[in-house]
Amino acid sequence: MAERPLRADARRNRERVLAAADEAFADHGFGVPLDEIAAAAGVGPGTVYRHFPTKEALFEAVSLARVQDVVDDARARADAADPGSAFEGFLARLAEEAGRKRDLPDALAGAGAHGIAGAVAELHDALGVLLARGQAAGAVRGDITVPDLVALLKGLLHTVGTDPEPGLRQRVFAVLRDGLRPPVE
Amino acid sequence: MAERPLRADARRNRERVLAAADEAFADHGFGVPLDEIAAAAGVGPGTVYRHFPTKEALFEAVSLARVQDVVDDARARADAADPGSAFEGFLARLAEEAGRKRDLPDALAGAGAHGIAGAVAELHDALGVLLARGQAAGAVRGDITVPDLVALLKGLLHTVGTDPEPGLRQRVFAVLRDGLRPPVE
DNA sequence: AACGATACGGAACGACCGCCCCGCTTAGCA
DNA sequence: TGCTAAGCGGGGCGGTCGTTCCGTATCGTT
Repeated sequence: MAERPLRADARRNRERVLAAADEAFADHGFGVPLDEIAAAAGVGPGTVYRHFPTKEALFEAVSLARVQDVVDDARARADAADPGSAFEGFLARLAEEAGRKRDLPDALAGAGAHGIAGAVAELHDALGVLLARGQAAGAVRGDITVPDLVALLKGLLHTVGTDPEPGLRQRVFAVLRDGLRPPVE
Repeated sequence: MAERPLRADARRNRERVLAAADEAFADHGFGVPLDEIAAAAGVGPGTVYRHFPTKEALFEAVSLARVQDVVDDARARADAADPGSAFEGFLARLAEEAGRKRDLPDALAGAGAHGIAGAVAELHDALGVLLARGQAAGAVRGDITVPDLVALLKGLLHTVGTDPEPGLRQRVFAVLRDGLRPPVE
């Protein structure tokens, strides 16, 4: 399994494809035709398939970095002094990114199969500690599980990515944030 | 524009198609192939097109009733004694229906174009009074608009329709309900 | 019973899209 | 500078799905 180095042009094209895919997926979600990505990268569809066996593989390559970013952020906040604001800071960052990364919910949804599964599992773990610490500190309601949280995020990321109404994203995520706090009773 | 009455078999088939479409859309969302609906109705695709000019028109016919149901419910709760529980009762009912009507978010989303637009406008109106009364009574946070509410509902209906996890739907909607209450501050 | 209008079914068309193939180009090396 | 293998492009294949067309069956009426 000795990896021979890529030829210079191949390496360059691979990079271009990844960049074009990153932008196209972010703008339009998984639905973009692959030919469009190829055109944006200035290569033929055949070249895309030289580097990625399937459209999903390309999506995964992009999503992996995307999800990994979120995981890194979650981990970075994991041992903050105040678990409550760590958790809510994470939410706020996600809300902010929702506008630009329209494929994030798709990435989370495609977890069942293939290469991102690992990253999504990592995400679940990272979210798990963030959530558990928030709950232990009494800053997050106790009856929520990680799958619940992921479902909430998936759904809300999906809608706010669609709607251009000004301020809607902020308000929607404010509702989420407040709804995730312990109920007043 | 004199409407001549349909032939008996035509009328029967139209009914069957509508019933099959209702079930198919509810189960799988707008994505179901039209041929599948036709097969379920025991007719050929051509027959479907005799009654509905396009797949979207069929979807609209089904969605119209679906959305109208929600509108009726919202209106029925509009002049309840307690605006707060009227509002939350509406939410609860929607959460309950979310499992069975997988096409509801699609219906809400397709509002921009065509025949359901009117029904969706009615829904906005009905939601408007429900929301305004809840806010006036101090039972619902004041910084939320009808489009915000629709976005929240659309997103959450979408995810809870996908996930079979037990109890997830209830917890997700509990978060929504609590998040929509006025913040404690 | 027979006729004309109405409706039916499903084969077929065309658009779209993921994916493959193969003749040509180009990088890398001697 | 020439040779070889790596890489490229884009035409094309196959499958899916919405939609149309038309020969046939059926209804409703005379």
